[in-house]
Amino acid sequence: MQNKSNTMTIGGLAKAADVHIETIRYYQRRGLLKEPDRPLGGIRRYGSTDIDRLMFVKTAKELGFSLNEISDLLRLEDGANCLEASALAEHKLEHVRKKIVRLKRIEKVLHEMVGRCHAQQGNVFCPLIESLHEGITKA
Amino acid sequence: MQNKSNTMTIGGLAKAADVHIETIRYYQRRGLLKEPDRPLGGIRRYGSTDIDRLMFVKTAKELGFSLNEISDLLRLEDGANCLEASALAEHKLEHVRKKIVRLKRIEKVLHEMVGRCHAQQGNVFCPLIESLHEGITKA
DNA sequence: GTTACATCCGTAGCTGGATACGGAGTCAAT
DNA sequence: ATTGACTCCGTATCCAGCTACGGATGTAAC
Repeated sequence: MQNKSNTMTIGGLAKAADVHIETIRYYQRRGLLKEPDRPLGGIRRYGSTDIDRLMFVKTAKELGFSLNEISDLLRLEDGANCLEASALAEHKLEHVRKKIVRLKRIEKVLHEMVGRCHAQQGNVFCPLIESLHEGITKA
Repeated sequence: MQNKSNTMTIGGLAKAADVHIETIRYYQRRGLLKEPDRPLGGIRRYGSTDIDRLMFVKTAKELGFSLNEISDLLRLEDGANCLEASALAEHKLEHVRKKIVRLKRIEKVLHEMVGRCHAQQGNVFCPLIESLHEGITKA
């Protein structure tokens, strides 16, 4: 069931993904990462798929997903029921698209700000908030 | 200095932006929102620019920015020094662009998942994690 | 001018997410 | 077979970001 090249210990995994060891244990407790069974009271070994999964959690978190939402996303990845997964995926997809739209709006304004500041001196009115506000009311 | 049509009380502002009153007070304490001076020990009034600003905080938070980062963004908006602002804006811009790239990757995979689930029955391998992994290592 | 309700403000408490701690067990190298 | 570094696991603590509480004050309606 598992890649035979599970060679790392938890410390190596932590280093590979650049997270704290205790964070890995915490994610395991939350069910975000599954802990490989340990050979006769021995020490657990991890492989590259574990790095991927861990990195995914890390990244998604930075994108503003809660651990519960990430858990949802991971359940999709894990197969589960295809119909259920599809519904969930559509829901998350919408969620993600909204985020992209709003980020793009911020991007645009930041870009303009940089441009204007480079172009001229003195204080310029930088409508960061208004721009986002449009986004909110229209979306 | 302020729009004369500051007509709302804090409760109205809270309702308008759909946040908890205490959250507004908290943001004021953190310096994210400025509290209008209150007329001779009276009650503060808020206007539409306050709603905008508050909505901005709310939205940015959902996009994964910390309150400190949001504070940075708001200082940009507030004018400050143009050169300093420009540097900060460029930095944030890069940050935002990375987020967009990663979200788009998630979007793509979710989209594919939905499509595949609609197209066929049974469990399909849905490479959500791998796709994001590429993104991380290449970005 | 009293009732009903909101604001104000300081402080305490809560939740999610992560870290720290410490004693017992494991393992590899010498 | 002992040392040194690491793992395991349960529990405790920490931090950000709120949310609740409560008593004093303000205010609009009757």
